[in-house]
Amino acid sequence: MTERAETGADSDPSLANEAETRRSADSSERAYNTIRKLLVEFKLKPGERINEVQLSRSLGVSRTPIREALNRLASEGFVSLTPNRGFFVRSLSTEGLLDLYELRSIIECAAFKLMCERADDSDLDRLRRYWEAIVDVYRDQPPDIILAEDEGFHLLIAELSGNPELVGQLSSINARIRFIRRIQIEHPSHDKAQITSHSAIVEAAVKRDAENGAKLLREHIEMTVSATQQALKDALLKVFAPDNGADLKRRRRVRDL
Amino acid sequence: MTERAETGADSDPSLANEAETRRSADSSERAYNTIRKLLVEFKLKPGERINEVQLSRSLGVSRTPIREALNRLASEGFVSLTPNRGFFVRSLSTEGLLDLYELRSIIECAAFKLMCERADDSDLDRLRRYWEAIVDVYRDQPPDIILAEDEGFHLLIAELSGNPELVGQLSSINARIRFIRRIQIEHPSHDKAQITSHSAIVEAAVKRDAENGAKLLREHIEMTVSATQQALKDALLKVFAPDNGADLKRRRRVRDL
DNA sequence: GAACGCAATAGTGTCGACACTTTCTTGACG
DNA sequence: CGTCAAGAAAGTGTCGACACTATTGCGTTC
Repeated sequence: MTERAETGADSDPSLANEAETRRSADSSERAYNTIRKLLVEFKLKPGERINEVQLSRSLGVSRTPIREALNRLASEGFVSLTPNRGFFVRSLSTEGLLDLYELRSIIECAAFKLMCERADDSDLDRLRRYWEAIVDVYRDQPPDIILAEDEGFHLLIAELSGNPELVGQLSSINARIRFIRRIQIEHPSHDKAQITSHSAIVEAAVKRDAENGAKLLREHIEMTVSATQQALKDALLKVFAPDNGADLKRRRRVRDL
Repeated sequence: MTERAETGADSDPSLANEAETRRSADSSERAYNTIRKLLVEFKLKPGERINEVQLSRSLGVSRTPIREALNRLASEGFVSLTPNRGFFVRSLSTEGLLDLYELRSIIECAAFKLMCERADDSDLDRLRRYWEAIVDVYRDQPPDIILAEDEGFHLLIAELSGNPELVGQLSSINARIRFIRRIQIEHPSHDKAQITSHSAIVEAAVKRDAENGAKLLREHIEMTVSATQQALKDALLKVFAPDNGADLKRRRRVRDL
């Protein structure tokens, strides 16, 4: 979990994270970003074993920063580590996905309620303005932008809860489901329901209607889950299809997704 | 976040964590446990800069496993990393403590509700039996045992929610506030209110009274916060007292706690 | 032809070394 | 007497190498 001193080069939507910790754009940090990108974009496939030497070669750095990055990613749940066998891309099962979304729902609803209690009017107005500033062009943006703006909206609610731990948790969750959300946004099933949801949530916020707002949020999140599940299936098919009948090992990996 | 292949040697209460990831008792893992222990026991003082070379010497390993451990601890919020300056013990302010307890309350209440919905009767009975098995001797145990049993109780609720993410989150939170809780347990203000709380929570659980149980939990957690704050102040005083007037640097550190 | 074991290979875990950055010390200067 | 600067010391970030473990491939035996 790290705030990035943006390099400008790789432009996936940044996320404000775990306050005090800062890193510069050194090898370790670059490795972290690059590997996470590979994971998010399915370049490293779920269940796959990660070869440190290979990675270090392709990134042009030694194994040390690679391992540091992988350790961080392990702490954040992207990969898992088996002693003497190495790091593996963690396969996010449909079940695991539901668990993550459930957690997200819990955090966000709580954040919303706290925001209603604690935020002053100018804060709530900030939320309203944030949304109004992007709502008009929201649908026409490229996926990455939509995603960043959507995450920004939800993160702002977390910030206005006044509890930085909630922001950190939500950031971490966002990072882990980002690749799924990205897929979902590009999927035909993605429609503008999200937009009306957000508008309703903002409305509840300015009225400080905690209960209703939390309910809307919960529904908003639950709504995306089923759509996302379908999108996920399609995406996995797409990822594993090209070299499908090739070997049995790969087949086996598909199964445990 | 890691499940430990218990070495038996250092016996602080283990915590079941982030499922898939496993580590053996290699240097890196030992370093992680040892350093976390140092942090938890205030041997490494808040705000202090961590000297990797010194640590590596005292643990008898090279800096590599030390750095891996510190990176993990950074992801978990124990320490922070400033580029080219190193790792620092993260100072847990009173405010930060409240935030963490608030998060814990959110997670636990949600877990309780989910447990009421999803757990079958034998699960709930397991919770009841867990508590009944320890309630009689609860108060007479040494602090570490009390702490472990208490964490176990709350973790079991999280497990019975059926969402492993909640277990992971709670484990992580527990780890971060453990040293505080330990202090609180040893503090004179610690009384048996906890025991009656737990009993009432179990009662609500077997009745599947989600609302009431969540309320009890919330109160249970809030109750400990104020007591803990006092205990924290005393502890910090104790920690920084010995070499208090020594230099100004250290004084400055006390201030930002 | 299949199962087993052994050798060869690939890969992780840890180490010591070195380059570069930050911090401390010392001494000159105003 | 305090301020600043240059050099020395300490410390981090990264590297390549090596030891040890897991995996793969091959040959042997039944």
